[in-house]
Amino acid sequence: MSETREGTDEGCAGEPHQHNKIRRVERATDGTLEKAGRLFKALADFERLKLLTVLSQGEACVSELATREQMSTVSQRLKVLYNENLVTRRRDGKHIIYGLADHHVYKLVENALSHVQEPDGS
Amino acid sequence: MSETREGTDEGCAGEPHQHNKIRRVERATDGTLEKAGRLFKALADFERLKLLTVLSQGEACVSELATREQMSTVSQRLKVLYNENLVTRRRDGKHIIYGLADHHVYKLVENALSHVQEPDGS
DNA sequence: CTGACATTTCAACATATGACGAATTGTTGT
DNA sequence: ACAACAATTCGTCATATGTTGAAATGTCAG
Repeated sequence: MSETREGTDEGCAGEPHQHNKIRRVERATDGTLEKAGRLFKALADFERLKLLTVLSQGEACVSELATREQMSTVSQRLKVLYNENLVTRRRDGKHIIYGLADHHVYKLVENALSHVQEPDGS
Repeated sequence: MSETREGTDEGCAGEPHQHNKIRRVERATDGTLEKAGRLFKALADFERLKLLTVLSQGEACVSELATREQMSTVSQRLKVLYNENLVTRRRDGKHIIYGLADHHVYKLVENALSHVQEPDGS
């Protein structure tokens, strides 16, 4: 043992190296990370993702989505998205019309689609 | 009944309106959406998200992360991230050193954090 | 090869999540 | 107020996911 370190798991990388290509995420609080986790959880479903891509082409009401996408649980799925501020909601007569909330949502989905479409990454 | 429609759920919005502010997501195949769903699922966890933010500041090995973040299940969490190509892995002696995979990952996390930090959206 | 350490895998369990049909709320037209 | 339709909520169930400790794999030093 030429170098006696006190712990058993300190012989790794020591000070972490700095990437030169990847900027670091600004120090996020635990609360923020938890919210982000819930956001990703709302996005982590094929059907909900499909609803978002449909809504990115224009607003639609619940029954219209149910008919067009052959989906029986549209209301519950939209509720999940609404709770995370991913979609907006407004009433029009008997119908409730949903739409994408903002650009963040669009960007988020777009980024994810880019990532999975590039097999190797950049 | 002035207008007899054949269906019962066609009286909604008819042709969906076009947003002028939000570009539409390019027609994604079901397979792509499913992959994106798995990607979001891997991101949908506070601890995994935390590991990503830590890795965005530089590479680190498993035991280092376990010690610094007081996390006992680092290996399994990193495996989930690795399976979705969110992190890279390389061996260095006894240690295995992980790092962020690419810019997409950084952008994805950054976008999510922006979204949850703005209460009202754009 | 043997011992010590780093990491991963495995199996069992608790918990969270999604799906479905029935009941409920809200809106319009008469 | 009543009937008809749109959407949400509720209760139950099956399935998926995360957690834990122990066993297994891989690597280095002597």
